[in-house]
Amino acid sequence: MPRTEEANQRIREEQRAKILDAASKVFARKGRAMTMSDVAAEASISYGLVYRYFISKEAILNTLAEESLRSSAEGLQRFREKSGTPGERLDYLITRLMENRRDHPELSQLLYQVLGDEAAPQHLREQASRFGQAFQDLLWQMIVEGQASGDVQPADPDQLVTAISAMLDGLTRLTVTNPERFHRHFPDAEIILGMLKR
Amino acid sequence: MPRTEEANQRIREEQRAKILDAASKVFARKGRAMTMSDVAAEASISYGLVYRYFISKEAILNTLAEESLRSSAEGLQRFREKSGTPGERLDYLITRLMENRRDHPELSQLLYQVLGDEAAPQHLREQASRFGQAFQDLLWQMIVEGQASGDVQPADPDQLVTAISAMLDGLTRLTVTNPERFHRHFPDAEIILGMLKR
Amino acid sequence: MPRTEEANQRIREEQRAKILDAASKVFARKGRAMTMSDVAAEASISYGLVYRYFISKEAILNTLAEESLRSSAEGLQRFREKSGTPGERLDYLITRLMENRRDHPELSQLLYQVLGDEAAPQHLREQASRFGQAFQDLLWQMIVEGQASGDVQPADPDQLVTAISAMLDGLTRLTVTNPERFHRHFPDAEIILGMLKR
Amino acid sequence: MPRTEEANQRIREEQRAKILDAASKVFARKGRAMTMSDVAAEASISYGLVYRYFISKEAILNTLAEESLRSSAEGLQRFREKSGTPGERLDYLITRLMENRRDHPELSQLLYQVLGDEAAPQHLREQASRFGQAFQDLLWQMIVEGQASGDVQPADPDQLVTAISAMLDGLTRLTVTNPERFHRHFPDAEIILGMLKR
DNA sequence: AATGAATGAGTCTTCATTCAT
DNA sequence: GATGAATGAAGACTCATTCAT
Repeated sequence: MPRTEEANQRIREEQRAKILDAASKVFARKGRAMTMSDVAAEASISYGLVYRYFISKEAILNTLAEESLRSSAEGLQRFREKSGTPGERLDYLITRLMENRRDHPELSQLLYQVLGDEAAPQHLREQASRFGQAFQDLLWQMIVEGQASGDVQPADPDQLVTAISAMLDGLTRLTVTNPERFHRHFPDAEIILGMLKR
Repeated sequence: MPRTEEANQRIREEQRAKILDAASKVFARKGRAMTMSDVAAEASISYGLVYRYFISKEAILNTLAEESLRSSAEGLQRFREKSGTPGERLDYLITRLMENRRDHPELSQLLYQVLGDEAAPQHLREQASRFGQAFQDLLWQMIVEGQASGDVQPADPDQLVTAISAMLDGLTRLTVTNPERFHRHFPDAEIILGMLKR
Repeated sequence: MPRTEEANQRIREEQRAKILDAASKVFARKGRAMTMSDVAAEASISYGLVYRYFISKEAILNTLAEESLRSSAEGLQRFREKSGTPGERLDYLITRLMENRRDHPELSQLLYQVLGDEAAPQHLREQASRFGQAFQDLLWQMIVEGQASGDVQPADPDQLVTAISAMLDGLTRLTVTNPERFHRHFPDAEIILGMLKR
Repeated sequence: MPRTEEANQRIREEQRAKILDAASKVFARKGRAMTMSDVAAEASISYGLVYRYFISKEAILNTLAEESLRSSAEGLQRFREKSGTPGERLDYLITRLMENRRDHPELSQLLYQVLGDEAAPQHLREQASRFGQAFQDLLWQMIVEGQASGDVQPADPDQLVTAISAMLDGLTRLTVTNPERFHRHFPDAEIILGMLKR
């Protein structure tokens, strides 16, 4: 007797998730040197099966990157809906981002890698570029408002944006480079905010 | 009639430098996906010639990484010999590092990549790890001294070290990810120092 | 539905054997100039598949050499267990060796080639050297005993050993050089024995 | 002032001989794995100079093979002119060949290698084949005459020819495989003749 | 849906050969 | 005549992808 349609459906979803999960782990470890064998082994499924769920290696990485982008974009959206003084809102933004980095470093990492790769698909690069721009615009706006209200020190807002973006990026990479330090001495949001506040 | 020995010597040095230069450019662009063809093309020489100067692709990357490490270690050494108050010395250290990152981003980048790669040669990873430790120890010491003298805010020194290291790393990556922003809005040392100072 | 485990097992064994067989044929023809393409073509399989069964070209040659060595060593062992007068035992030894050379010339040939190669793996060279020594020791002992019993002519036993070893080697090479003569005029054991007997 | 014509001529001849000598040595050591660098280094001349004297690597090997063939053919010719009983002439032939093998093993070796190589130039293979045939014909004739006169044992002459040819070949290979034994226990012509005589 | 054997294009590396000096 | 830098074709090996079962 064949499986019911729903059972099949459920299996498909579980397998798909398992593959994505495995891929993000392997990728965090090996970067672009990740092979499809690695993924299959990590997901404890057969070699060829991966191709029933994803058309190519690129497709897996793209899916992960998209997921990362989507969740980041959602975060940004949620933030836009938040209210408060510039100082409070910056607090909230930085805190959330730091948490995010701490809890899902692979996805952020993957995003950086895919984008740092000339061969990444155009639509991803554009999407990421748009998201990065949106994030930096928002941050910029917060900072300018904060400077107006006196919450933020009067330095060049563009440079402040660069510095904070760079730090977030750098913290992500620490996962791979030095997980020990990453976990034991992860900086409080207060410290990043110290750069902004007067 | 054969070339003079000096002529050959000069050619060899020029070509070697040309290859290293080409490799660091390509590597910054493509990371581990760099091929020997890429290098040869970038250096405008033939495929096989690269192998008269470097025994393997690994050898090129190692040479670049070693160069980067050596110059960083020298910088650290020069710094140790500087005198001044903790605040002045931190100023100097951060300023130098920022300049370094701005002027030779590929080398720093390469170093990060090589180290993020499980397959990198052991001696390099160890050397780099030692250097990273030395840098962080030095920074930590500066911060603690600065806190004693009141120049630095009284946050957890380890976290401050993490934050600053991460930012330097992040700024390096910006070269590749977003050279536009990197050059137009590179943060003044003042901004990074804002995170430390009270 | 996947193949059964046994089916896979069988396929793997057959393919492996097919590759070894192909390799020994190609090697006999081309020596070290054998390419992996040659092997794949001779085995009627794709280029890459060879590497699912053997890690490298060296691995194939080593496997063949080991096989050859093992079967030779077994032959020697079987001989040791034989009884009879020195004359009878020499008869048996030479006859067996000649048959062996006639029936599996590629393997013997391969062994000689691998050993004549400076780059052959150490363990093989040692094993082969040990085997060669064992064979020559045995032959030497037979000859000395035969001389004592009057079955063998009273020449220098070491030289007799050299002569017989050389002839066996030479007959092996004839397979390649001149298979026609090899098959039509292969010498009876009597003829080799004529060199020993008085 | 330019060199005289004769001086140039002499230099050319010396260099050419030096290269051939070097090549035969390297080839004996490395077989087909011999590189042009090896040859140049062994001859203590520059890399490119080899090509002023020989158009290609093949050309060097062919020259050596031809030389070997020519000197062997000459030996055969000298032998044809010798007179004596069948037994005496066989004695002479075998003795000469053994001496030849002992004194110039590289050339014989090279010949075997070149011929055992499918890719060897046609004219060489034919020439060698013709020479081999001539040698075997001569040997065959000696043996048949010797059998008529009672000097040689009444075995199949073709098989006797095979056995003797194989041994000469095998002795040549011993140079490479086991030079120690080759020099210490090289068989006297008497021993080979023992195979023929009754 | 699942398995793993099979394929072949792409990359590193070597080396015979050419060429500028 | 001599040198060694430069070229590129050929071969080993890897791995994404396909396919028979």
